[in-house]
Amino acid sequence: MGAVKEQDTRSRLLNAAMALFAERGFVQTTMAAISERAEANIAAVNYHFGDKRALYVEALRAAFAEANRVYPVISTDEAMSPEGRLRQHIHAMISQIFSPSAAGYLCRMVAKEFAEPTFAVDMIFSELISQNREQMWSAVSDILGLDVSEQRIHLAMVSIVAQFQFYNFSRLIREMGGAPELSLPDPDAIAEHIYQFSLAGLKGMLAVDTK
Amino acid sequence: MGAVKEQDTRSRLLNAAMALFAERGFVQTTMAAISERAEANIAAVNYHFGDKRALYVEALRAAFAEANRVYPVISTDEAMSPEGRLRQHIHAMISQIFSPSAAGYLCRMVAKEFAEPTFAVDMIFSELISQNREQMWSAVSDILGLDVSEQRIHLAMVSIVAQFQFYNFSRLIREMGGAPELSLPDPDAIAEHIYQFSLAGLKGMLAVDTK
DNA sequence: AAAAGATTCAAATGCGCGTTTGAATCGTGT
DNA sequence: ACACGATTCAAACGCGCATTTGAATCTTTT
Repeated sequence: MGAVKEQDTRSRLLNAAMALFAERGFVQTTMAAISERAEANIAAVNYHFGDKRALYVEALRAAFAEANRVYPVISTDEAMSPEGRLRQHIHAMISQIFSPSAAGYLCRMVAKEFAEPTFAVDMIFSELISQNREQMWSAVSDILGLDVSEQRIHLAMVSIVAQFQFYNFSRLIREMGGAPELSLPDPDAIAEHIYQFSLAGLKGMLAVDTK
Repeated sequence: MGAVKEQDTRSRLLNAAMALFAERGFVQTTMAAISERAEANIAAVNYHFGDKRALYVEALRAAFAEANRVYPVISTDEAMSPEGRLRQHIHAMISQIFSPSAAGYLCRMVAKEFAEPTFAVDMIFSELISQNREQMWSAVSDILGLDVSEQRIHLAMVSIVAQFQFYNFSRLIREMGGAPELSLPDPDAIAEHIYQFSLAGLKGMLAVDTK
């Protein structure tokens, strides 16, 4: 009997589901794999959660809670400069993305959703990561100032978000050595690079007249 | 009898497979859907290609050929400045990514492979997109100059590639209105923004002493 | 026109999946 | 000790999938 069995069946199922959904996505994860990892019977998921989809939604919520518990992206400091808030946001997201623990599960599930959206995609954007977007928008638009159109703020946001999300999207390729890459610096150094690169990019947008 | 039937069965299957693999990925695309779209019998794929995997490989190669025929990324102009080569590369990739025709199929298949790599991932990186990488590396390292370490060149490349690939990865979310976005500018304007943002980011890397 | 080969076709095969079922077992209050 | 609801379990069900089969139908060669 594995050391796993110190929680009740429902918790074990939820943990197993989080790990497997993060690793293989919704479609490719089988109920059999989940219940096996949780050392539970195949029918346990339906008994405790109803069906596979309901379990997936619960796993998403649990992964979101865990990620924001360990590496919170929501800044509480009102007085911080927009540059500081941007930097903090980038560091938190990179920490989540590179976390090997449960704090990284949400990012991996979201990456799967980008490639093959499921029924849960609306819930994810409206309920889970809309706050992130608002927070980032405020930092970027404060840096760019009032003279910049919303569309250009949006372009800038994409340019920044894209940089850390690329490390999220490319994790599987990286782990299998598909692209012959150099060894990466540690996550903090990556985050700091992204911050510096982005800040220079934003300043560059101000220098150009075409607003 | 549909207007599709002007090519032979093998070509019709290949076209249908490209479109469907690009739209739904390898696993979620069924042989039945392919043969139905090609107006062919369900057994035709096995007869003409052997099995589903072999068809997928052929579809990848055909999509690569089509993308590079319509929007070539491989620069032929030796005398062009590194900035010009970078700009041209970004514009070509954005054109491919936003192409609604067959020229955009490869990008979509690659996006799926990032999220859920198949058996074909090695072939894709070694055979198809390694040239892109080399070309981009040369442009970026020429801009950054000799004093910059390979690791920092790599970080810079990721920061640039990530920006246009994000539009690739986020296509499905965008098309379903999952994220409440403003309407995007046209592809050329997006590409130009990415180029300007990236150039400023690269210059910013040179200004900092921490090499 | 006949023979030989290439191609198409409807049906069947085998497998993996999510879900259901009904009995067995456990935990708890009386 | 008993009863009763909560939980676990092995087995089965129904469905969709990739692949195979063997006959039917075209196409080419002689």
